[in-house]
Amino acid sequence: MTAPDPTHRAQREPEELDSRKAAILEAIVTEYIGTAQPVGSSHVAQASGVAVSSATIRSEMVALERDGYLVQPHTSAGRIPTDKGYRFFVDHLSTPGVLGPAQHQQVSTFFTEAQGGIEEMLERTSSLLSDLTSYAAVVVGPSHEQATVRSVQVVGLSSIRATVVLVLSDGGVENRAIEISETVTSEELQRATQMLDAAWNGTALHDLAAAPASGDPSVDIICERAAALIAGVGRSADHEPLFVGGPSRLAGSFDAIETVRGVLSILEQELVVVSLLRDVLESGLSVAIGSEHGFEPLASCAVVVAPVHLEGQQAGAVGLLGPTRMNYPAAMAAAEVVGRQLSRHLGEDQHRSEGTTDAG
Amino acid sequence: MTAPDPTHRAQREPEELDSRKAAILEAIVTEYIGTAQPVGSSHVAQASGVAVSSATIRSEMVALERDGYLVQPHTSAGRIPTDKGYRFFVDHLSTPGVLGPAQHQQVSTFFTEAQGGIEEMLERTSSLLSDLTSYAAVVVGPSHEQATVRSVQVVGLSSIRATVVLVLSDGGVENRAIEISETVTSEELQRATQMLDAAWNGTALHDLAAAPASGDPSVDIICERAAALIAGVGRSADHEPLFVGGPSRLAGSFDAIETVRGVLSILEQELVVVSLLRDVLESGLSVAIGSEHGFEPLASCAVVVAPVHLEGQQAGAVGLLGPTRMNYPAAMAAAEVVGRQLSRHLGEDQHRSEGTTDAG
DNA sequence: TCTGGCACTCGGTAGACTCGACTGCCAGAG
DNA sequence: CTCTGGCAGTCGAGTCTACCGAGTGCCAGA
Repeated sequence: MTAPDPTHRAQREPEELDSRKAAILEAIVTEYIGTAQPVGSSHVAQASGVAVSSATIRSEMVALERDGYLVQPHTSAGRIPTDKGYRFFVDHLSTPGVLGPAQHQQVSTFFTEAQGGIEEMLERTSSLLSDLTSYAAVVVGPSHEQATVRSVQVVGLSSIRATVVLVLSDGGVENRAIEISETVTSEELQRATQMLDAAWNGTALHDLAAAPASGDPSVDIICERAAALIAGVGRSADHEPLFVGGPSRLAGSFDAIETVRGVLSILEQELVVVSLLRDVLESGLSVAIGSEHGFEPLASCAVVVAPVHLEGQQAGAVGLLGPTRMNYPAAMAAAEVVGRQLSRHLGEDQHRSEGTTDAG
Repeated sequence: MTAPDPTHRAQREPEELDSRKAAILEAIVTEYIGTAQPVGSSHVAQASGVAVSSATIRSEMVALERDGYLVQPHTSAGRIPTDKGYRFFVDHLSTPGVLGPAQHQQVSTFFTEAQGGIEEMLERTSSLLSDLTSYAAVVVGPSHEQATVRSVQVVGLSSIRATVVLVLSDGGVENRAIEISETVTSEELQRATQMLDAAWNGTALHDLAAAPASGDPSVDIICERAAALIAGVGRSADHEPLFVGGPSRLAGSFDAIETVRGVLSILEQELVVVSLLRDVLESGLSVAIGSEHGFEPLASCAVVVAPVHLEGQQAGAVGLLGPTRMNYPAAMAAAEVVGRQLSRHLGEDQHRSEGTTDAG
């Protein structure tokens, strides 16, 4: 959509194909995405785009195969695209995808009606993205890496239990349950709250110092307990919030059950997924096809990513995970729109961009 | 001829099987759970337990099939247990499962080292349970249905954004982001906090009244915004926290990919899973096999459930989801131990039970 | 340079056949 | 009356063969 910035472009200079080869490749990719069957020369001849005979197409296909854009599963079969073929398709050919009006409406409704805590929001965004595309979706929220503490509060639950709540500058909320062996009064809790707030407010999560000492042992023990647990928050600060939407769609994307199992188990490993998305984004791509991301277990998958910006900085990502023969235009359009809307939603006070309408 | 006892009491009443039939059934179930292959009479004869010829076992198997404990996939195949067969196995035969020492250690370590917020805790418990058993696990945390508000706080994030944090009596924390069109001062936020806290502290979530009015319009608008969003918390109070661990294990449990897909998509529907677990527990069972739970899409699954207690009341559940030919003893042992330990962990101040060691 | 034609390849399907793991039944022994 | 060994019968699974057809590579001619 009018996207003037070609962020999804392969780094290495793509060898240009003459326009007929390109058209043939496009027809093959499109057909194969739709049918999952190797496509033969006569299908391409019938399909729109090129008006030459199947024999001519065959010879072009030989060339495309020699150059690595296509492969033949076996001698007497049609061709299927390689990762390189998909890459060329994505970079040069696909007419930019658009969301259907119903989908566009769905996204708008979602974000106007959205409410709730940030986690719930991200969770439901992942479902939205999955529903839009019928692929599995992932949403990575802003990490608390750079967040500072805005508020500390110790709330008593029972005579010997309490909860420490940290509100962070990015809107995140972290809480930990602590236990105190001796009974504490609400005054002591309040005093501990003040102590901790004074000590920590404005501090980055990483830099949370040890517990402050007041002199009152009852207060100090609360602070101490709180500090001990909250230290874990700092460590888990790079544990970014990850939400997976519609994993069941994976079962429809692959026919080998082992593949499904493998991909599902990847999705269970937060760290792997998060760094995968980061790597893809950092390499300037919005699509990683097959083995491009260098992560072997996902070699039969493609990943479509769009960044989430917060206050001008990249603060997360939305992604789609599907088979390499996924519908790239649709997936890219959906990811881009949802990523942009999510950015806007998370940081409403951010300066408006030049703001064309989404995905025309 | 083979029916010696014509006591056709209530069908519910488990018709006792004579001990030889029971032993045969047990052997068949055990074998089938291990191999997933229909088991024939000669296998049973070789297996321990009964010392009779295969011919005798055959005739017993005919009786067991007539009574609905077994079925034959086809004429020239061995038998596989029916749901009823599994049920009898679970109720009468299986020796109570035990966790291996390594697993027991794993559980202990997990709960002694556990820390973090309640949600994170539940999440990781679901992974633990899945790791222990190699089945998909679900953990339902305490709902906020009966929780009351212990603390309300409005924390400013930027000049026009703030977060409302509710701490609940059960240790849960809810937060919502609000926006205020006009700039507000920290004094106003503080005042709003006081107003809301005064109005809501001690109130059950359901009963959160409208926003209190102070007279200061800047404060009131904050309260109003907060109240509007927090109303959603009350509605979502029955939206209990659900965590699914190890969904990828499902792919190994079934061979039909369509089954995997179906079960996975069930797991994405929180409400369905939660009420399924609740129903099973309410009917006094710890295992629901096949169609026993009356939920058609999971007809090929078995569900093993153990309750989580908090302050003497049931406050959640842990569960395992696998094929009907799952390893019931192991699954039940794991669910029970984890459920009990989780109960203990969540409510440490609860009066100690008579306290034998876990699952001998 | 493109096209139609032709021989060739090879996966997938269908039918025939065998193999073997079962069963049910029965007559005879304990 | 119960149990057992034996035996005929059933039927899924695997193998082999033949065949079909989609699709290719190649070539001569326009």
